[in-house]
Amino acid sequence: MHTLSKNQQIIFDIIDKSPEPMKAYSILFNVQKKGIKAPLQVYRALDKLVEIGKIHKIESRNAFIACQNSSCQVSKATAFSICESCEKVTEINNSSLSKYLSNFKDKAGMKYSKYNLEFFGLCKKCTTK
Amino acid sequence: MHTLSKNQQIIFDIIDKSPEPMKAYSILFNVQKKGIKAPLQVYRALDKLVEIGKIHKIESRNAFIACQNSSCQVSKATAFSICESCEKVTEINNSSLSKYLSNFKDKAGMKYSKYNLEFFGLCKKCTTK
DNA sequence: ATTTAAATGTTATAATATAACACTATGTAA
DNA sequence: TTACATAGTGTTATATTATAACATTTAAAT
Repeated sequence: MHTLSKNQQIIFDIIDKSPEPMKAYSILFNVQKKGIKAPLQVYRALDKLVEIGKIHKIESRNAFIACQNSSCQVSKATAFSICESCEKVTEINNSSLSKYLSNFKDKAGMKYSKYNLEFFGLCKKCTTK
Repeated sequence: MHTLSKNQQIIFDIIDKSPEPMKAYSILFNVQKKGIKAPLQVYRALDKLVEIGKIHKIESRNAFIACQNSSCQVSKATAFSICESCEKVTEINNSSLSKYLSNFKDKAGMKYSKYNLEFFGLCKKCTTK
């Protein structure tokens, strides 16, 4: 198991507490009182946290959320649902989906070591509005 | 069917001819001799081309490729394979995959109108190196 | 012909991300 | 416990990606 460094812990905590994905400069703004002053300090921690699977990047939003899947040590198979109205993002944890995708082979026989899937739609709340 | 405007056509052509995904500022550099001078002119064309499905954005790379699926008018179900060594990107056109994903419902019953999937691995060439 | 929507041109600026370099802390193995 | 390697930090500067705002032009649809 990984012990987080000081900056990594600070930045993980703020992402973990956030109800929505956080952007790098919003994180920066929020941790300046803790002595983290420069973008690079944030990006370095983000890179590491992504690498070890504690957080994931929502690519379509350039934003980061804490991993919701406690058993997920390394980030190599991720799926998210994104509401295009309220921007709520949820990590999808569905074994049928992950099995299907992990075993997927394309026609060229290429086997994949990693994937990221982002679904878009309207969440329940936004559908009934 | 859509008729592309002058800028849209110029920018689509250069992406379509490219063997690899193109980044916005690389596109800009390449079309400056055609009179397109500003980033915004490029981004506006890109937005429209994505909207009508002529090109797709590779989110993890901030780059754009022409749609390889001639029947695809609107961009709402996309899947790509990305080689992490040579950065070759291929659009995946697999009806089993697209059926599976188009019908996927999460536990909350949310039905999705759109998805984007990016697989990462090593292409055949890079595997044998 | 007139109106409306879409596209263009332009300047400025916002937002996202990395390069380079000097230094510090931590873990590991002799 | 010292030395060595690896990972993390701090800092300044800069690169890359993307949008705001506004004036004008073109195309399409009555």
